[in-house]
Amino acid sequence: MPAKKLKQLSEPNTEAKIKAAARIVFHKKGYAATRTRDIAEEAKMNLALLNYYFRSKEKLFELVMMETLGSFFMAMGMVFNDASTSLEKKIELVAEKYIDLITAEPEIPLFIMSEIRSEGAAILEKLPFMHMVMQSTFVSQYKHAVKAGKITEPNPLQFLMNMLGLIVFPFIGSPLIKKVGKLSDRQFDILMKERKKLIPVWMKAMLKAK
Amino acid sequence: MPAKKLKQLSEPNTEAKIKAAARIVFHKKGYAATRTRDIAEEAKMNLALLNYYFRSKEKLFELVMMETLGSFFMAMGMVFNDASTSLEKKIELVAEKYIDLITAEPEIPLFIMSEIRSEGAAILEKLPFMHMVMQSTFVSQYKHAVKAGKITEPNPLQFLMNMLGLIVFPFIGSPLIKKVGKLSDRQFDILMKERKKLIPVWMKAMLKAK
DNA sequence: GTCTATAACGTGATAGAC
DNA sequence: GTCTATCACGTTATAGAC
Repeated sequence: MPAKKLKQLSEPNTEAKIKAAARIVFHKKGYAATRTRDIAEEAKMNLALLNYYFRSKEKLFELVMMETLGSFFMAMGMVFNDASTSLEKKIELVAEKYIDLITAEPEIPLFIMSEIRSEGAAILEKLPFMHMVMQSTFVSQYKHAVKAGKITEPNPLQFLMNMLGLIVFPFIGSPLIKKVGKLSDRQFDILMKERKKLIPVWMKAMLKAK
Repeated sequence: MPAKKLKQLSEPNTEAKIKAAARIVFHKKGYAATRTRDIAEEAKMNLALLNYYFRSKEKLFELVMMETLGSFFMAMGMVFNDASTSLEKKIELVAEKYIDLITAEPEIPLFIMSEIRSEGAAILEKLPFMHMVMQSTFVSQYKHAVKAGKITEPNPLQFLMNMLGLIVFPFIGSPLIKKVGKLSDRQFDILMKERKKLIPVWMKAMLKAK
């Protein structure tokens, strides 16, 4: 039924509209600060429909949370486990991919970190990616390079923190950065775009630092 | 009256106890998720005393928020505006000072970022430090080094984001890092301690990267 | 200053008409 | 499926006794 499919694309059904609205509001305000009324308003829907489709605020939140976590870490998992790319290429790919991803939805990193703090790290158990990072081809490539003397810092965790810090922190601290640098949203995005090329350069310099 | 002062030091008065408890709970859970009952319980005080001393949850929060922001950014302001230290020395001092500061109260960075998101960046207006970063001796030293060809990246904001990312992000993402690396709290702290020496090395390598 | 009791309000959720 | 009206509950804040 192509007619029905077309209709879904142009006019999402009620359930999808509410979920999309919930995603926006939860990402922006976090679980505790969002009111179910905020979500209904954002979706331009009646409040009762939220419970009709999703039973409760909590159930709706868990759904959004899992989708957000899944898409966010899946992207990294794909890059990290690709045996056909070099370590240096992986750095480029992660920087490029994540800065694009987060620029599209800048609230995601702070949302994830805040909610993990509130709910406890137990949610992370459900993500297959978490358990396999240290067994990824990325880490074995890293260790190999350490043995070959191409990298000074032996601990891949330090490397991981550095890369994520360089990529993710500017978004988490964006209000601060914008204020200090007197940047418009657009100017900020330009800086981030520049970082897509700069971060790999910086990371490679760090690898050989001593 | 040394007797009275001694008593204050060993047994803080009710007001101070409540404020200290509020600091702990607000830092851990954020404004929206903390209940005034949580604070009273943490302080082992009657709930009504909170309103007696601080009028409202919001007033108490603003007090905590301002103290936290003030102490956090003041430390950076001191280092950044010291004309007697070199750029490289400033990097060392900031890394050392902030990793110690945040290790003592690891919730602070995420607390600050989360609450700025909720309340809007307007709070930052009240902080003198925010307005003068770009006029600090740190930035003029940076620009000077760029002109002298010692630094490849001309924008001090990129440098600032990098330094803060390397220092602050691991704490914001600590549940993630601990999970991925299967680290205990103690092991995590050791990694952070290592970073006090490593970050200046990495930053210096980045400065010359191209 | 500190307590108990309670008021006033906001929020999540549901019943029941349409 | 969608709406209005309303309930049930938790939370902030205060009144008033001690």
